[in-house]
Amino acid sequence: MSILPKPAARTLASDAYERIRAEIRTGRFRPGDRLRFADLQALCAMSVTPVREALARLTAEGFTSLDDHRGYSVAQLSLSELRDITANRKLCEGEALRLSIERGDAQWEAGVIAAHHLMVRVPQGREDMPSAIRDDWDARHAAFHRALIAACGSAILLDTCGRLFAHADRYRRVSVSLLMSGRDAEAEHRLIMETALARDGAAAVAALHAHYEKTAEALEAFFDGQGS
Amino acid sequence: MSILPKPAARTLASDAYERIRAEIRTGRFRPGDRLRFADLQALCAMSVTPVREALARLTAEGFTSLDDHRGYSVAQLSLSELRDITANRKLCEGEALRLSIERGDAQWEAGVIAAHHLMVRVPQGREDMPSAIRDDWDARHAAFHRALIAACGSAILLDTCGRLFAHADRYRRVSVSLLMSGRDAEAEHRLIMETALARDGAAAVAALHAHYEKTAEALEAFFDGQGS
DNA sequence: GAGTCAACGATTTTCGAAAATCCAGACGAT
DNA sequence: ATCGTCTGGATTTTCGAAAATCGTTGACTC
Repeated sequence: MSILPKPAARTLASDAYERIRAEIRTGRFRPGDRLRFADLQALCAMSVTPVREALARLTAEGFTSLDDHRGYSVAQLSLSELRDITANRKLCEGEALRLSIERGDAQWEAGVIAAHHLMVRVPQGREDMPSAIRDDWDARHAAFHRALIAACGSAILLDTCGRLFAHADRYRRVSVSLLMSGRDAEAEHRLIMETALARDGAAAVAALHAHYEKTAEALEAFFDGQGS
Repeated sequence: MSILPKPAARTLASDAYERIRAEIRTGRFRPGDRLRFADLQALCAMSVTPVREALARLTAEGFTSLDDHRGYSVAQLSLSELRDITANRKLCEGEALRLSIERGDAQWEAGVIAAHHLMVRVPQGREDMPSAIRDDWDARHAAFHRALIAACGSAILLDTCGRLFAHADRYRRVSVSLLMSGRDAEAEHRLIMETALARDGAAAVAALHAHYEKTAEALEAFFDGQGS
């Protein structure tokens, strides 16, 4: 049984949204690439209208950008934006985790433990693995981080965190193997979980911050090497 | 032909976006109202395609909501969401203000003073005033709050704050006069500005938090009276 | 040779109608 | 009387082509 519950896109527009978003996430559409309607229509096998709606949504979320009458293109990645995202994640997810620890009940604890278990049962994705495996781990990784902050009680904060996570995800994707080499991501995740379940807010937030900092540092090194 | 004072609206879609957004802001479209394409086409004098794109953007920003095949409607207002927005504003704008105070230069100081001056030169909007006057004060009020955090150095944080401000704005609109009666908003604004310019981060953030709390309290009282 | 401008090609943006979908009410069966 | 099915009308969603716009090429002038 698959983790992906097949959300069954109810309209072509949402189908196109998920499809194009996936192409950007996986790097098939590269940062800066122009997105021509003709190509996207061919890819999604539909007319221009739903494609346009999908691009409008993607742009509102920052995955693509729009110049009037010059069309859409994939949003650029930059070192400065990576730093910006990291700082905002520390602020928002840190606060959300603190609130979750303060307000979470046994149900929340169970959710965190379950999500962590599902994540560690699957090997961490590497670049040489089939993308389906990598996608699977990514989905479980995202679910774990979501479970941590699920009890914060603020729908808006959860939305903000989700947005930031999705953007950070794009950066993480550019080099999975480099990112995780020489690190013990499992230990970092376990430390976050254990301090959270122990209701030690300060320690949990500190662990979360350290986790993000290490991720950002690895990516910065990669970016420097690339010269982009 | 000379260029009219309307440099914006480079496409019909963005024109529709601003128009519908304004109708929601001013309360002409009420929370929960269904937004039929036929009506919006008549209002904006254009076809369905740009209207659809406008609604897609508005939905991504939370002003409208979409049920597949059941159309768009104006997002509801609720006491719990108001509390949620207030909490998030305290978190995000508080941090942005702290960063601005830390990093802002003389240019930032000048911007704050200028925006404050422009705001106090115009009388606070009341319900019996023509809406053009109210809109004017609202715009200057928004500009003042933006100027305060302009030097925070984080584009993403500024975006988040702008989103939150726009939502809070909808709540403030439901009762301008009640909101400001018995309060001294001018004094609150001045205190924020003075502590910020004095580079007293803690005091400025505290003043900002108090400002938001008072706004939220006044609105809560209004909501209770309405029973909604 | 450099600069200006007009027409062209490529692409986005918009239109109006057709297709798909949902809601409400009527009808019949249990 | 209640439940479930079916149809009519209203509304969204999608299509394919037309209109508008931008960047570029090439000719033409200075």
